[in-house]
Amino acid sequence: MARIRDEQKVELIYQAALELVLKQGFSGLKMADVAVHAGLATGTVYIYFKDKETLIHQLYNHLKKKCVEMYAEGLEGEDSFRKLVRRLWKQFFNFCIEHSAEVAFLEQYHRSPYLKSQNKKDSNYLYGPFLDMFSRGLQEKRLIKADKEIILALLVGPVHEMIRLHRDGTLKITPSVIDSTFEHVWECVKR
Amino acid sequence: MARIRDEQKVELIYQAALELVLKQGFSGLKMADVAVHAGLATGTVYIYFKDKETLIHQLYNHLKKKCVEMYAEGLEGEDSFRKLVRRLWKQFFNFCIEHSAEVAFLEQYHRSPYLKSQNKKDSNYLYGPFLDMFSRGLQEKRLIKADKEIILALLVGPVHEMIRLHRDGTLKITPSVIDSTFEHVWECVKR
DNA sequence: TTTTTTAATGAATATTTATTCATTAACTTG
DNA sequence: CAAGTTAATGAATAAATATTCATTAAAAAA
Repeated sequence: MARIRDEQKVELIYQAALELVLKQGFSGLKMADVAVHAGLATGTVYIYFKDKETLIHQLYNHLKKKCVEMYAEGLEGEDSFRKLVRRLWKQFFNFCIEHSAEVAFLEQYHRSPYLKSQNKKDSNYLYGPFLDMFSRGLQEKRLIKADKEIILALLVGPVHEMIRLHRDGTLKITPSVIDSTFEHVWECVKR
Repeated sequence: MARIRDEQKVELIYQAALELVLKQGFSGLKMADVAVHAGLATGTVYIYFKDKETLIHQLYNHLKKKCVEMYAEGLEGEDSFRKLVRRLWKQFFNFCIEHSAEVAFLEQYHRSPYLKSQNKKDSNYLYGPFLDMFSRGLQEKRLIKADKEIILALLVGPVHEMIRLHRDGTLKITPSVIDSTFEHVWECVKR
């Protein structure tokens, strides 16, 4: 059988595991399934990952690195604070739609017992760019007087909820829906 | 060993399963654990439930019944539409805090492959009271012109996000936090 | 090309977990 | 209270899944 480069194989395994965790959850993840989905033999997975638990932890760290700031790029040119928020929020929304598998995995991981060893605060790493932005907004008095976490909830809570409705087929998300929703969320966090 | 009434035992099993599903997910739920947590022998669980899958489905149906409109009681006396929304929203918020286990279970179930057989739209049953209320609000032009689902997302999205932050220990939720947050979410859905 | 090294394979084994069922304990009835 | 009935028990068995490893195939070195 043709050899493939190692990093590629690790990537195949990650991809397979990601898909399967979404369908079945962590405990429902079967190593044999991962192998089949990745186009490999069962034993091969064990060449790249010590065991199932390690695979899950490494996949988490992999996705964490991959996702952080993936949505937070290209914000330099924005002048007005409102436009900056709008830009970041829309990029986050689109990121969540395009990478819903990754987002769902991270959410599951944070709720699962796998996290307990690591730092609980870890669960906010994804929102770093938002929190940084809020610091500026609060200083410049462009945002309501409230904890950063509340502002975060007001901005991203609706995004997650809409994505859930989207997944169910209850709500169709289009660029214009995204635009008009931003106006609404901005209304409640702006000063 | 002392006999207990059947409904009580079923309730014990539900309680145990609920706790365990939260910790480990559906596939991670072990029948032996359920039994121990419920203070019963393994075999006893099988007297009340055909198998693990049945237990999970029945627990879902049980919680669905239990939760629906649990938070939507005592709304009759409210005169103004704003106060009605405020009342329902606050009751929902408190419900989510007090019954976070149930809410989390329902969310997990909806995302899991267990749902697929049943109707997908099922996932909105919890929000029935909100959607009904929105019908009135839209008719009376007290709400922004938007799909009910978007209004729902703007109202309950932040609640779920805040509860997540609360669980992490990142945000402390007090009655006054709830009150002031309502003012913010109302700001973005009111007309 | 031949030899050596490295990686992949998947059937076999170990482990975990679901489920059953012969036995025992608790209730019920006469 | 004795006989009969129903429920509970948990060790034994079945089924599912993780993990290993002797074998084979591919790549690298000689």
